[in-house]
Amino acid sequence: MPELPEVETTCRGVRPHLVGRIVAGLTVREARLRWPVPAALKCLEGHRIEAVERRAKYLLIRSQLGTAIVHLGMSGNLRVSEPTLELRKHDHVLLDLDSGLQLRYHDPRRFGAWLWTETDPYEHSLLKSLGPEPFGEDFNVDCLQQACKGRQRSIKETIMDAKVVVGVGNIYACEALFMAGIHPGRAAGKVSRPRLKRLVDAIREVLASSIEQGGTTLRDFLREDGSPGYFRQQLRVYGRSGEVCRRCESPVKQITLGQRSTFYCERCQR
DNA sequence: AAAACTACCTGAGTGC
DNA sequence: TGCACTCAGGTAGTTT
Repeated sequence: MPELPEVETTCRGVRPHLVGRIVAGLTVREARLRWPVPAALKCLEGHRIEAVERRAKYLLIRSQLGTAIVHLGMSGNLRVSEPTLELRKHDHVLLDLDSGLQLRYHDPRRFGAWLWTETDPYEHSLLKSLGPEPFGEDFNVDCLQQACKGRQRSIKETIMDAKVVVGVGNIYACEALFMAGIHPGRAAGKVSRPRLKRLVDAIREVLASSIEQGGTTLRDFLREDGSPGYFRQQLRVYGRSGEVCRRCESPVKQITLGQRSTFYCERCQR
């Protein structure tokens, strides 16, 4: 489910409920996530949440003692609810806040993660070798060209590589390549610099406008209050194989790249 | 070094 | 209705 816009939407949604609050209780109902949820996560209990931030698709819930590192995997979401509301089957982690509200982590496929660190989370092995944020100055045509230079692998797989740029998953990779007019299967090393520049701009534009719409809800993703994201109706190619391209009216094609479904317009994208 | 592939897991949808 | 099957938004880790 969640690519960067969904994680950012979640981050902005839960932050006002969390920052300044004391964690009154922490319950792990199912510890078998991508990695076993560490018992030390309990250390968050009794501490005040000082900040909630996003790095790549990770959420960082910071306290003075340490930081919970949260990943939503493929099917995870965070909701803020009244604790009296009935728990659902896949509500795996619960955070009781001194406001009386409860943060619930729901993740049917359990590809997500809850980890704990008492040192700088940016130095954690999962975070420290990540590439630049798409909205940061250090993601630009120079670094993208460097990552593409001499590479045979497709441009789509390249922009989905978190060492190149973080946060671009399958949906937005397809969308950004359509906006930039680049065929997803083209070898990264064979995309000209001006077109890479267009791609940098397209990645920023598609992510930003999805964040404005509250992300894309395909099946699982819901915001912290349970409402869906509305970007789905603006998808240009993703999930539209057989339907007509909104720009040129030729049919949208579907292929497989790196074992992922890939959608594109063969007329608009070269 | 880079590319290709595997593994983790549940649920929705499809075809018979 | 039920069964077997395919597919799904991520990504660390292993193999080629």
